Amino acid sequence: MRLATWNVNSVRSRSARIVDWLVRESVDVLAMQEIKCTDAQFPRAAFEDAGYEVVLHGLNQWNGVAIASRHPIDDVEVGFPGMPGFEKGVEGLDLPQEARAIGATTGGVRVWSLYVPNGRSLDDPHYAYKLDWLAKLTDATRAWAASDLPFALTGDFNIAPTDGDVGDPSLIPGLSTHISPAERAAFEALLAAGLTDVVRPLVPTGYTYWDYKQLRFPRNEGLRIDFVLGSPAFAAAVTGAAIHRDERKGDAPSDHVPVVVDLDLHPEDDDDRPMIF
DNA sequence: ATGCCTAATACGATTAGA
Repeated sequence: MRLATWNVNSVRSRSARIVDWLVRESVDVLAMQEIKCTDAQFPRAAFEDAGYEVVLHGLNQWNGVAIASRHPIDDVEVGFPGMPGFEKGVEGLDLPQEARAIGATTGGVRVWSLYVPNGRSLDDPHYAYKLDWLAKLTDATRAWAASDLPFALTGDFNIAPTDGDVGDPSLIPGLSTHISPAERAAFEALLAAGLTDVVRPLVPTGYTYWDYKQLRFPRNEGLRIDFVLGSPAFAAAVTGAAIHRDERKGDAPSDHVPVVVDLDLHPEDDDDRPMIF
């Protein structure tokens, strides 16, 4: 089973590129972020014609998350319990939730497609929202950890957890989001809820995002901010991982590239195969 | 070329991105 996450930065502007990649790479399950469209606007036919079922949550031109799968999709959940909302210029509780989280069960795993708030700047209300969103996600993850079904939080976490994940010189320590101690602590707290980054051990270096501006990709000045965080059962099934850097090349790429994980969810079946000598 | 930013919307200037 091959699972991937990809911030596609508008599914409508590059649906052909996404579906071509899915088919070429034999991806079973793709979690997408920043689809930037509503359900009615989603290019469903392009995915279905290639054999993928799609579930999504998109409210408007901002954010939006989806899961496409070659396997049946069940138990779809929009938003996680306790997920905070946000409205620019408005403070208080019970603000409208944004389209940043969708969970589903497919292909033998429980997968979440997450688009963590950007934060904008350290003194912006969006930054406090980001930290609160991550804290509530951590609370929800602790509750999910009791489940036997392998599960993974995948997506654009908008945090570069280590200095080695930062190649973009425009990010200044002490002044920039994505690298602040509070964001990194929030990411570590999420892992401490019972998850591990299943890609990093197999792909120790490399970025998943390069800004469109200022030749960031040709200069390889990127960020590693897209992750697959797996439960113990999920992590135990991982047999391979890759960051598809080449998807940043060519015509009209997303500014993020896919992060891919290969899983063997039923290793005991291997013992049942006829032995041929 | 991996090349100096891109996408959606109120179709032009604004908002957002990280």
